[in-house]
Amino acid sequence: MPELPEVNTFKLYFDKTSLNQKIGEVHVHDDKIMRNIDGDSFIEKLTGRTFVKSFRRGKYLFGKLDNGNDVLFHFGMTGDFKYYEDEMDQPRHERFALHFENGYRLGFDCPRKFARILYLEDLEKYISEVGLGEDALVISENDFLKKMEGRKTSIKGFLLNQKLLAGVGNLYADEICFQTRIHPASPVNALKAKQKKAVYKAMNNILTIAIDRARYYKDEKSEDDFFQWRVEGRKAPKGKGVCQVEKIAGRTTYYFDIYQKLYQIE
DNA sequence: TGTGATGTTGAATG
DNA sequence: GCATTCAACATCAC
Repeated sequence: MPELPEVNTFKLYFDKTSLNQKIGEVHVHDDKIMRNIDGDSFIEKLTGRTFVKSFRRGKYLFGKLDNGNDVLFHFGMTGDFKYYEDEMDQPRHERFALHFENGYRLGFDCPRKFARILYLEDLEKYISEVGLGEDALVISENDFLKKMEGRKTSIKGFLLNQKLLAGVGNLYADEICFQTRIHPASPVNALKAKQKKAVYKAMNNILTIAIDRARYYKDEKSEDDFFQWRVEGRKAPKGKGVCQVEKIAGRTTYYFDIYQKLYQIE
């Protein structure tokens, strides 16, 4: 589920439920998603510990332990937290659960196992090793424009590249292109300064609003929600074009032809 | 039954 | 070396 706004919601949930609570037991049902540690070591490392704070960058959520180490939660496509007391509430695809001493548990649910959990002794080192870009809501306009310089890749590919910019995923990238009326396949270096700035502004605006709503995949949908226009064949605003579906930057992409202009290198 | 899904990565390609 | 693309990962729902 998660792109930046959703991971932000996970962070709020994690902070509210799981900070400053001693972990009495750790149960690992499947350690496939643990990338640099096996299930037994994970249990050993976390038992008796307490999370003291958390930090989000892009789609990555880091939980800081009272020994100074961090646990990285990356949710992949289907990762989710569930905090519960009754065993009956255990999610179907829970991969591990932290049992706090207050009787509640934080379960990590993940059907597709694309999530990844890492135990980190040096968070900064990890971030620099993977080359994770600046958070999409933290990066300045200047730095954003600098990242764009000379880039031939599509605007969609640019927005999705977590090394350049962390947090934008497939749906929000489409939404940003839609709102700026830029065809997602437009090469970045074909955009003029005005469009580049518009992309930055739309990105900030959309992510901020999404964080406020924090509910796109749960609650009932309404007309002004994002992504509702992503329906093949739907007519564009003002009748200028039709919604197309195409693979761009390796991901299924929706856009309105005509309405969203394809910029090209002259 | 086949296909694709909110993500990342490592191999392959140019 | 760099930029970019693509298959692979695992499971479920339509």
